[in-house]
Formats: sequence, structure tokens, C-alpha cells
Amino acid sequence: MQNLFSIGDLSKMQNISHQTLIYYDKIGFFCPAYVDQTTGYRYYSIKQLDYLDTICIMKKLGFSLEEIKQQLNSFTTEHSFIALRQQLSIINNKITELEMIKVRIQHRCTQLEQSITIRDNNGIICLEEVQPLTILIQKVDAPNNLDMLSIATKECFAYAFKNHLPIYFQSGAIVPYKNILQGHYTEASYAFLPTEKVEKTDKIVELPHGRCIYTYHIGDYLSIDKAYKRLLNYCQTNKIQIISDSYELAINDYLSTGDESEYITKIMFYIN
Amino acid sequence: MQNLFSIGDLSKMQNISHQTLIYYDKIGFFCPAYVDQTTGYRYYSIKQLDYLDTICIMKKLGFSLEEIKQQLNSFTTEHSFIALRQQLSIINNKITELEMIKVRIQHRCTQLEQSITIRDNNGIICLEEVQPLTILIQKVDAPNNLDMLSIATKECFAYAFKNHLPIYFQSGAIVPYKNILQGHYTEASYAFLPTEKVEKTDKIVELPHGRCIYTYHIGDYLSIDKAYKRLLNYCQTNKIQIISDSYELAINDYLSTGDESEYITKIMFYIN
DNA sequence: GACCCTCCCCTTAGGGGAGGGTC
DNA sequence: GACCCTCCCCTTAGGGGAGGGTC
Repeated sequence: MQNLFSIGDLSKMQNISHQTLIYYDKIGFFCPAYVDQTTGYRYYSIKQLDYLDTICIMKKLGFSLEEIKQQLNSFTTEHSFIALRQQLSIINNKITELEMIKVRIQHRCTQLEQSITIRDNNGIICLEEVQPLTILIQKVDAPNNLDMLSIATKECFAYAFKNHLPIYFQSGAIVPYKNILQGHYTEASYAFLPTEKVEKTDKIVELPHGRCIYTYHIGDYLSIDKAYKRLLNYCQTNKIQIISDSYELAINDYLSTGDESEYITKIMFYIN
Repeated sequence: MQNLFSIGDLSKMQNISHQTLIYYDKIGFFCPAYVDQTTGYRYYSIKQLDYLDTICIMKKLGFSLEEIKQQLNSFTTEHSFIALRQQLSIINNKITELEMIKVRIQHRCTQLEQSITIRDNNGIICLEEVQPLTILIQKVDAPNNLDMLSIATKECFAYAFKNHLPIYFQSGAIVPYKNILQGHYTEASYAFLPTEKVEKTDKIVELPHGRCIYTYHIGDYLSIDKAYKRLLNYCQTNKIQIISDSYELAINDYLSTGDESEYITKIMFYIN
């Protein structure tokens, strides 16, 4: 028809689907200029092309149909400018959020890659100069068993989520040196989560720069005594003096595998 | 209860809502360890904390419930690593897409800001050294009136969307110089859309580097003759020789306002 | 009194049909 | 034969109740 387009014409012309146009009609968002009352066929006028174009482009810019509807209701240059500005800030926030997730995923990937190397160097003991590390800590309640450690870890996560702290989804535990000397290898005093550098509070502290010795425990957490004995033995033999509690860091744990034999825990002490 | 948590306990501990836990139970995704058969009360065991934690963290990393379910079904370090790698590439794509939208919005914002300046300098004529500009073009069919121009413009957009071309959501038209000399100011030969620099094809060409003269037309398109007369007059008076067709660029159009008196069109010729 | 339960309706933006007329 | 129509069900991940029991 002269200057009238069927739904198929329009969908081809604007590269959108029939369903979309039917949907827009149904919700009264963008209706055909003319509908044949007997057949129900939809016909769009040429003047509607610009309007549909505007809609399509606003959608590409990330506006919802509701937002587009409102913009088109009071459609001036000034309002468009304001809406675009707002949209820009929303997009920027989304990008920031995704960048954050990206760093988290990369961190976990690095951990998992590392865990393969560790498995191949079973039993290795190393000395290292460590950089400061910011951590979120949570006291473990009595009787300081694994259940209580688990709860404290969950409290860390919940606290971090609630306060939008930049944690790395990796958990750790602090086990007092005296507990270890007494053979209570799994009696942690604190659960902790490494975070990006943020302002310190009573829950956020910094592990200092310093010299450390560390090893890895491979397997379920209850058999971690083997790694401790190996490490303490090494220190005794080589006259290395431990000057801190034990910092345990989950390299591979329940967050990445259901098989406890794949668990890897890093055990680290500061030394003189 | 000893080692059992109510739905309220758990929701506080993990900072998620009751509804979420009820929903997870309903779809069989994460069900309570024990349900009181008479009251229907849900109770979760302490062992379930880790599992829920894993779920929450996977969600933070952007996995859907379905993806999480599948990961947990064959939950090994290796599978986790593969899933994380995939997720990383998905996140990267999303970021790229958002960056693209961001540039588009910024471009439109710049245009709209510019249009305020133009309104304040009504009738200004300028000379400029222009940089090359890549454009997507589409021939306007006979009778080369505004309806046909509109259709050609839509075809440009549809083509760009279909082929994921990096256009700027800004349209333009090429009007042959001879048409203008004959007073046929709105008889365009081509519609075009500026794009980012991409490989040239039969539809994608480049406007060259060169010296140009331009002015702006403010108001509805049909009265564009005024701006042309002003410009041609200026060229004659100042002995400036026009050596190209006219390149019209929409600075402000139906995409940003419903008020045609706010429309702004840039008119540009290459000169000797 | 605070906590928990089961319905039930609602949200975005359409996609994918089935079954039946129309150009 | 290609095109169009009207239902109708389906998708994500829950949110927000109402109305009624439970710790």
C-alpha cells in the first residue's frame, strides 16, 4: 500500500522481529497507524519510521521500555540530555562492577593455576619476603572447632557483602602458635578474608611486611597436622625462629571442588 | 537447635533473604537438611553453610542458578577452572559492549551540548580543516524526497545493526551540488551514518581530509533553504569555490527532541 | 511478639509455537 | 505460498503481600 508498511516490511526495514512489534502494539507502546478492522492486519505509516528508530536507538543505549516511554512523553533536547547523562553514570557503574568481578575471577583463576604447581611440588617449604596484606577478621567463638571456624568465616562473608567490601572470595584462618605447639592444629582464633586495600577498622587489619616461611597442605583439613609437623621440623633443623601465629590461606577449597583430597591450604609463619 | 539453623538464622548469617531460601528449596536447588513434617519449618545443618557460601559466591561472580547447578554436579578443580575461564571471557565481552555504549552516549551528549552553543550563534559560517570521516552510505531511491531519504536512513541503521557496525546513532545526507543550485535543497542522493573507522566496502566509504565551509540550520528540515542561501551567498561574496556535494549532518533531530524548531542540521561543503 | 508457613500475583522484553485466516 | 492474526505457555530470580499457624 502507498506509504503504508505491513508488520513484515517494518520488521525487515528496522531489523527487529514481528513479535517485538506485536508486543509493542499490545502494551500500547508503539501502535500501527492503521489496523484493518476485519483482518486485524497492522499497517504502519512512513512517519512512524523515525519514531521506531528513536525507540530502537534508545534501546541500544540501554534504556528500558518504561524509560523510553517517559522520555518520549516530554521529548525535548534538554530532557534527552539529562536522561543521557544519567544513563552514562549508570553505564559507568555497571562497568565498574564488572571490572570488580573480573578481578575476582582472575584472582581465583590464578589460585587454581597455582594449585596445579603446588600439587606437583608436594611438600615444598619456602622462605619469602611478604608484602602487607589487608584482611577482614572475625573472632572464632568457643569451642574453636571447625564448625565455629566455619561460622566465623560465614560472618566474614556476610559482613563483607553487607558493606560492599572488596574481598577476593578467599578465606583464611589464624591459628595461635601455642595451639600448634600443643598439637591443636585446627583450633583457630580468627577467620579472615583478604581484601583490597581499604581503610582500617576494628574488623579490618593489616598483616605487615616481613619475612615468612610457608608450606602447603594438600588434602582434607583434618590431616593438616602433617604439614605443620613438617614445617616445624624444618624450622628446628635449620634454626629458624617462628615469631607469629599461623596464617592459613585456602588456595583450593569447597568453593572450587567437592573433592576434599584436592583441597590445598597454605600455612605461613612470620620468622626472624 | 544444636547445629541446626532456621531460615531466619541462615538468612542473617549469609545476608540473603528468606524468599531466596524458600525459592531455592522450591526449585530443589538448595533444600534444608531437615523439615519438620507437622509445621513445615525448614532447618539447615552447619554442613550446608559451605555449600550455600559456594552458591552465593558463584552468584557474585555472575553465574546463573542453572550454571551453578551444573558446576556443583561435577564439582572438581578442573571444571571450576574451565567455568571461570569461560565466565571471564563473558565478562570481558560485556565490558566491551558497555564501553561501546558509553562512547555512543558520550558522543550524543557532546552533540547536544554543542547544539546549545550553535543556537546561541545562530547563522554563523565557518571554515575548517576536516579530518577523514568513515561513513556508511545508502542510495536514496527516486523520487528522492524526504520519505525516500527517511527510508534510506532506516536501511542504513538496519544494515549497521545487522552487521554490528560501530555507528554513532547520528544520521546524515548527501545532497548533490547541482540540486542545490537548482533550488532542490532537500533532494538527497545518499543517506549516511558516521561510523568508527572500519574496513571499507561498497557501503562504507571515507570522506577525505580537506578544507570545508559549513553553517548550521536551526529548525524544521523543510526550511533548510535559508541556510543554503546564506552559505552560497557568503561563498559568492568571498570568492570561495565549492568543490563538492553538500554533506548534511544531524546535530539535533528526531532522536533527541519532538520539537522540530529545535532541530539542528550542519551543512558542509569541501572548498578549494 | 517475633518467626515461619503456603499460596498467589507481579516484574522485563519478548520467543516459540499451534491453529487458523489473508494477499 | 508467503504473510498475518490471536491466543497461550515459557524464560530469571526472586519481591511483596495476605492469611494463618508456631516458638
